[in-house]
Amino acid sequence: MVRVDGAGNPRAATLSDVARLAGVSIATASKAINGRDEVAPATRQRVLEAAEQISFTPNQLARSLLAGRTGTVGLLTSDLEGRFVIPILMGAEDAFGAGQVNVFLCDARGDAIREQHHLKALLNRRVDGIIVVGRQTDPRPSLGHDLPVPVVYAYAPSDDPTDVSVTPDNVAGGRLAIEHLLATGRRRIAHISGDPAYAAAQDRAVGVRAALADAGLELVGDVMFSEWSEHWGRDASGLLLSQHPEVDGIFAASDQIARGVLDTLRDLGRRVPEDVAVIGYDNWEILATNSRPELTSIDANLQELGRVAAKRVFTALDDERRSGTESLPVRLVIRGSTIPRR
Amino acid sequence: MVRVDGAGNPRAATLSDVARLAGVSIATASKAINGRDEVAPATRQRVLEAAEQISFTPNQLARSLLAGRTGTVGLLTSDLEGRFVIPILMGAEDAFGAGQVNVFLCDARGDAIREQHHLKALLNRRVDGIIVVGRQTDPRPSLGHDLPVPVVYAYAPSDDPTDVSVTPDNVAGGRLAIEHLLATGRRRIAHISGDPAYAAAQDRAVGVRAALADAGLELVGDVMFSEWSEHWGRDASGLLLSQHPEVDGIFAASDQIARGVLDTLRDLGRRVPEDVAVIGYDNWEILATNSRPELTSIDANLQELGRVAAKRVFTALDDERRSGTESLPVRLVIRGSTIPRR
DNA sequence: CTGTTAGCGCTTTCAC
DNA sequence: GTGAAAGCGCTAACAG
Repeated sequence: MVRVDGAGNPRAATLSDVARLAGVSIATASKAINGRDEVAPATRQRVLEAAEQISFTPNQLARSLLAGRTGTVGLLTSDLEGRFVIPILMGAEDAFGAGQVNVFLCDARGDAIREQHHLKALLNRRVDGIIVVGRQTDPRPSLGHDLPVPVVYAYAPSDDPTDVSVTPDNVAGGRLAIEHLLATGRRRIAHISGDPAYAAAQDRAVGVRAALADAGLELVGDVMFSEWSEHWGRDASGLLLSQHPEVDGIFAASDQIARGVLDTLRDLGRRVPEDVAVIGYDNWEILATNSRPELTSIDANLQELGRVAAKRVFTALDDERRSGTESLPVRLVIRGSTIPRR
Repeated sequence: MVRVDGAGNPRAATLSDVARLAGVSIATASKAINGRDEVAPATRQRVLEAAEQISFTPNQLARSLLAGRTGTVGLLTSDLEGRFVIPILMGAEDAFGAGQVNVFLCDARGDAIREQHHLKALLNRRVDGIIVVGRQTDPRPSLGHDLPVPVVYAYAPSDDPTDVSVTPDNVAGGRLAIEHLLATGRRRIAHISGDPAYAAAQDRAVGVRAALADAGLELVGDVMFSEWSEHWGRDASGLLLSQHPEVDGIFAASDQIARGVLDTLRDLGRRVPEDVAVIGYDNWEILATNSRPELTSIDANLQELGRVAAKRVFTALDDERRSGTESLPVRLVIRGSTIPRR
């Protein structure tokens, strides 16, 4: 039953409504509803029935005001169009335990002013912590240290090493990709990457060179940098194969690039994976599972990243030593572009 | 400057801190900060300086408790992996005016229990309204009418016609796609769709048939239903061309399907758009702008949908006649797959 | 076991 | 102009 105020608008039932209906004091009603054991069973029963009857829901605002904690967290992002923030958000929801914590999602749209604006709004609402999610793995400006709540930077680390940041380990990702190609018997490996201005591109290349060096091998040609697009993947692989027709493995630094590579290989009549193995990066399912053949890829474990970021929000203050950038492991997802299907 | 409580934890400054520092009463400090004009200029100045000095930020919880409104809205979705909720969220943020309203994003993951759980949490937090975002355009179960806040269903309408729902007009979308193919001179048009269990698939097919009938034409073959994937797009178009080699226009009911269609046409040596024009649906940029040629597509204007949903949240109660499902217009985005590039 | 009281931080009368 | 007091809805101490 919905109660109505003087103007006829629906008004949520309050604890005092419940108390009156049950014929007890507000305090007793509170105890009964919160399951404290200092209440007579019969009384509790009456209170709960009264609450049920008028659909009482405790006002979380009042509770938060009293408790000094709200059970809310702000997620401040510039990647709302992007695909990174979503798995991170899901991981964070998981870690907080559904229902215990709710997440305010704010999109700054890459605008520092808007970011400040949102930050202020979040602080006004007394969020218990803030997760800042960037759209690249390049370091981003810190929000500073004079904030009254813990801040954790996810995906894009803070440029201030005394902040707490979690980011995927791109060096390990590059290494992992190469090691997989080596494991499938490839020895003449090329690397087609994206925009060289991205830390992700540079870091993956570092991992690539390290893994090849460990195997006593060298990259076929130079790392090919340009942009994160299918177009570039097509063009780059065309160029690559004309210059180095002997190549038998290609590591593309994104699934988009890899899709372009697959297209060109197909056009040129190279069989994948028999003649050339191809591995992508990001494990973007929509791209990876629809290609011919399906695409092996490196997955950055973003949901896990979100989970860790959420945990750090609540442990950051306890454990100052945690500060700095934590690189989280990535994983290999093998599909048909590196291993023949049976 | 961050204040510290007894235990040494940072404590947010309160209005009474400001008042004490400025040497005025709490009431006066409140008025000064809120720009009421019943305060002497000199006093206001002093209060503002004091507030600045201790980084005072008004506790929105306390304000909300008093005002009875929180300036928050809940976005309840089952589409967090999906791509529909993001533009809708952005549109909603726009409509609410950045900073005025903050959005709680809750992902029910397709689980009714979890949805109830989140719903309850949102109500406890006294959100001013709720937007429910589904992942298909099929009607979904209503949350019911005994809720103390307005609810608007976006993308997936409610199955209860007395609820307020906004959804993209798929019939118009199907019609628009065909009309564009006709406008480019195509007369032998086929339609490759997705899972026939989806309202989206059926509605688009209705628009297709209507548009063709208006032109005195018939579809080439039947509507081909199966699933929303590139694989199906490849397979279906192979089949289509073997049975109806005369086809000169293909409307694919999703961009994924369209990508598959383009692949097969390329394999078979058909030129796009010269021999066959292809149009997709959803205008999913990552797919549409990276294909060869780039893909003409129907855009469901989801950001606008979000904007309208947000508006309805605040007008729904005023205007009961608004209830029912509102179909929002879609738009055509022309690229190289239907019109030759110059 | 139950009720009274005192706030959480803020806004809003209403005297002065 | 300014301040004292009441109260938003709730919880926690403390009496009874």
